[in-house]
Amino acid sequence: MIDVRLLRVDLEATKAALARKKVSGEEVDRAASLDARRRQLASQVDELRAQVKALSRQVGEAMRAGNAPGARALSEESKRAGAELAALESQGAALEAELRDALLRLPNLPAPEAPDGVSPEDNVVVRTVGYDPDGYQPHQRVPHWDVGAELGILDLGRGAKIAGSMFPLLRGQGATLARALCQLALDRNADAYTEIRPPSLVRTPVLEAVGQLPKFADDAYHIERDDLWAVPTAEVPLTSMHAGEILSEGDLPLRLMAYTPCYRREAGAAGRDTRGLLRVHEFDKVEILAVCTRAQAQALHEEILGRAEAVISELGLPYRVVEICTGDLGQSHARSFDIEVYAPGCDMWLEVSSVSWFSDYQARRASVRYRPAGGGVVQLCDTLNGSALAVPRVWAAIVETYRQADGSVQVPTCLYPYMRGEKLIRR
RNA sequence: GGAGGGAUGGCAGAGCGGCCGAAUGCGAGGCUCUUGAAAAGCCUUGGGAGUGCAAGCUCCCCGUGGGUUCAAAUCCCACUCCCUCCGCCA
Repeated sequence: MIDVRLLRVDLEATKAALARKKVSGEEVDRAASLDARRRQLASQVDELRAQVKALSRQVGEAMRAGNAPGARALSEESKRAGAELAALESQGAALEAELRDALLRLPNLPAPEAPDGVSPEDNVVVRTVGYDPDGYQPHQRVPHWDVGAELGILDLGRGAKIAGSMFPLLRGQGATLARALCQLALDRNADAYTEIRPPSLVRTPVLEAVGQLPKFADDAYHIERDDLWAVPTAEVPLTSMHAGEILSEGDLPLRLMAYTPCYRREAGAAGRDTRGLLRVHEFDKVEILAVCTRAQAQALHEEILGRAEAVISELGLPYRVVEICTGDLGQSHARSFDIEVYAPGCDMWLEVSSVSWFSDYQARRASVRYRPAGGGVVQLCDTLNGSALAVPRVWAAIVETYRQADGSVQVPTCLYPYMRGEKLIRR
């Protein structure tokens, strides 16, 4: 969430910044006025409480002095003040809750550098690497759902039988390929990132911390009986790993990575780009993440983007880097770059990674802070993350790109060790 | 799942319902002494909200949420987590 103080000190500027993300001025005003009312009430409550405390202290003193009637009188007075206090307090609590909810729903401020825009069409292609529109043979122009069915490595029908549509089932070398990709991504980042295997079911506050709740509850799977949520990405547990902690500046940046399954209901996306592996409810992903100071954030953003690109390059897939415009930026994002690989079979650019800087938006929600090395007040951390590798779409692009005239698929060299040395996927 | 025990500041660990945001020890920081270091001594050392130019003042936080009371770290209830034992089980 954003700093409430922005609503007091810099309301107009904040409105202007949020307007770039298509937030109405009224919504911001509403939060600002809730905040003003809350503070006004809080100072009344403080004052009353101070009075009750003072009276209580006097009751104790009177009793010790053996002045029972005096104590009784003071106690009566305090009781009256206490009743008044309770009433004000419950009003205050209600306001507080309302404000918190309003604040939780306000998105992060976009970075000034983020390009203006209202929809995905306004996103900016920063660079395109290795793409040659004329460099493809007809045998590469087969979509992965056909390639997968043909080779018996992707069985959408059986996946659907077990769990419903958009729950793919990989088989044989297809399953091995998926695992190989995770392995590769983990190994390529192990030089700097600590591998974590977090729980993939989490509590409500954990999902709230990343900005997923309360606004986007419909997109996540919820296990009612235990009140747990299935993570949509490893970002969720990793961001909350240090929730409520005060880290030492010397320990920053924290570099973490994790493989997890990811679960998404894709509630709003019915019917859009849902063929094959383009959009699925469950998939595997390796996420890399950093917790750092504001000063370190920019460099880490580039680092994570570079690492995500490196894995795609090593797989030999053409890709482009797209900077997300303000109107398309996610709730929690301040600035974000997508990596899209080119899939020749379906002739589409597929988003395979989103590398984002969250400024202190998530850290404030999760309360992840650090103590500056030179002393001084505790500061909020910044968080950043990106997919090192999201399996299904990369899997799709590989199967399409490396399909040969005879229908078999060549395994990219870097995956040999993870494919038990096999160089070819065939029937 | 059942039975017990526990949760207090960076850590360890006290805490009679009022004088407890909290003893004490360790750790950390500063200073004195010293050529330097060690030792010793002195001092400092949690987070948050509000208000104020500031000094300051007020309030909240002793796992979380409720309750009792004039007054709760202290009493009661619920929940969460940790530990021990039993059961079950990959």
